[in-house]
Amino acid sequence: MGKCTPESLLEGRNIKITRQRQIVLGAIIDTGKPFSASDLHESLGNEMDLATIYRNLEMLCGEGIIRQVMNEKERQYYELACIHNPEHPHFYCNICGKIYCMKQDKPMRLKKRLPGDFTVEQTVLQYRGICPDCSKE
Amino acid sequence: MGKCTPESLLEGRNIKITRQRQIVLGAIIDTGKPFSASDLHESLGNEMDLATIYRNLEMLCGEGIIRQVMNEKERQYYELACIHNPEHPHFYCNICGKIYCMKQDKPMRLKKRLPGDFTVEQTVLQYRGICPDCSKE
DNA sequence: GGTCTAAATGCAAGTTGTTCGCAATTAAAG
DNA sequence: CTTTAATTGCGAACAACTTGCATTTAGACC
Ligand SMILES: [Mn+2]
Ligand SMILES: [Mn+2]
Ligand SMILES: [Zn+2]
Ligand SMILES: [Zn+2]
Repeated sequence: MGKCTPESLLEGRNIKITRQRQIVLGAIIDTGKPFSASDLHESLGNEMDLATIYRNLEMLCGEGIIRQVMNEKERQYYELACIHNPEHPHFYCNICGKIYCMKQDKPMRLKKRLPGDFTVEQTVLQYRGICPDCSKE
Repeated sequence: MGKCTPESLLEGRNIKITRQRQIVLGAIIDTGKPFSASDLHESLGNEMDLATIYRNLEMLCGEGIIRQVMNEKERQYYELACIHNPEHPHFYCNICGKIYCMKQDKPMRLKKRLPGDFTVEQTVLQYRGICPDCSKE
């Protein structure tokens, strides 16, 4: 919620500040949009090991610094947790696959939430939680 | 929208009615719930080739007989198109991973859409369509 | 600054869900 | 009954991750 530098996001957490963590977090902060592991990998010139990127993404999720963005099949997307509230809608482009964060979670006209020129073709709504079968342990 | 037998779903479509298609469609009709390729494979005793199942699922999607159900990572789920309207919410159990179809797409209290004993922990909303970058070809 | 150690990294190999190439089989048209 | 294009089964290939392990390194302690 604070300044958003790699160091500020990691401080006070008992996590080693390695060179690759600074680079990965720097890239995440720079993009500002939902990203995948391979987006990161490419944006860093394909130099860092993918396993290192995956391990750091997992760690950052565990710390609540980033969160997973729901995406049908394909690859997993993530977003920086401090820039949006936990449950907001996303716009997914059926052509280029880019994912856009949308404002507002409360009932409101779609047009007001999406700047013009977005054409909505499908809406996906999914609730996640615990089903009756699993409630009775 | 009609009776829902393997033959009725395939008729008038210029598609060969093979033994495995009848078996696959039969199983899909029987389950009535969202299913994955491996759900089908197992429910058929692991006898049919998985590639055949995948190829038929792809064909059935193309024909609009089944449709993909959004699911975060893991495997792809599908549902029979004729039993629900195209855009309805789903409930995903965080423990067993089962996916439940929910009634209603219109604003309405969650409690009325989910029979009791479902605990909602997260809500995912995703719009899919064409973004501004892709609108200008 | 130098030493030490647990944690992190890079590399290679493994896993999982899905797709593809190809020869053998089969639905269904004639 | 023929014929043939579509479909199937099988194995190999793929893509996105994940894991094991030897090497490196951050940073705690001197
Ligand atoms: Mn977002
Ligand atoms: Mn459904
Ligand atoms: Zn686009
Ligand atoms: Zn459950």
